[in-house]
Amino acid sequence: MTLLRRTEELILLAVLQLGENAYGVTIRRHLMEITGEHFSFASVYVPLDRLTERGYVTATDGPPTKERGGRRRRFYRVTPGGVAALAEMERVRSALRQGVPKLAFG
Amino acid sequence: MTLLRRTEELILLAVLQLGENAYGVTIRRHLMEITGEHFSFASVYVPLDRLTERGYVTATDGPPTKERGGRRRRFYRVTPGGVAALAEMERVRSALRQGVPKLAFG
DNA sequence: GCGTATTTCTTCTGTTTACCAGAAATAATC
DNA sequence: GATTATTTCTGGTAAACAGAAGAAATACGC
Repeated sequence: MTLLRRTEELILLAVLQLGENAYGVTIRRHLMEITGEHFSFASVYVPLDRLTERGYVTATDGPPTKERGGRRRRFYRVTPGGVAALAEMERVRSALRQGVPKLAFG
Repeated sequence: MTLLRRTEELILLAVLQLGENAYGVTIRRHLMEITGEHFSFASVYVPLDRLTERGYVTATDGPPTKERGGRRRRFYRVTPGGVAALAEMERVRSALRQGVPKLAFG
């Protein structure tokens, strides 16, 4: 199991937090709001495809919405494999903090 | 301040943990031991250069060691800027976990 | 109610940057 | 000169970035 990249990890976290409302546009907006940085469309959709291929998320197309312009949305959910990948990243960071005074991190 | 990439963050943490003994070879070995994954030389030295340019670490050449083959080592230390960058990553992840049941992370 | 404008969401194209693998170079001791 | 520890280099693959284009739905004018 190869380590998650930064963007992959942030996307997984965003999908968890957005719950029922996790699709490309909301994921991207959420990441921009929380990080304060710009994310291009490709920087979200491409990692989402990769996460889907690896089985870290599942993608299901929803029905068209009632709103104007309400095109289908592709909703994402984190799988147990995705959760495990997040946990592995936590384990690594935790191991790298062992014995380092907390002050050193800010 | 642009977000740290995965490798940059892991390297900063490794440098903190290694303390006085943080140079290319030990950083690389440490990361491989803790992650269980392979890191090429370039995957360590290139990010180290980048972190140096950005002022997240300082690099100082040590004296030759007494051992056979004891070439100079380039020692690294994390700067306050580097600590702040680590803290920013923590803030982002923490914000993305707000309201998500801990169980969901593994 | 037909055609067209508008809106939402996703996909695509081209470019830049990061990462990867390992050989080669460097600089020290024996 | 042989050997060893460390760093640098070379070439290739993959990820991230920026934003335009495309697709699929509703709304509006007449």
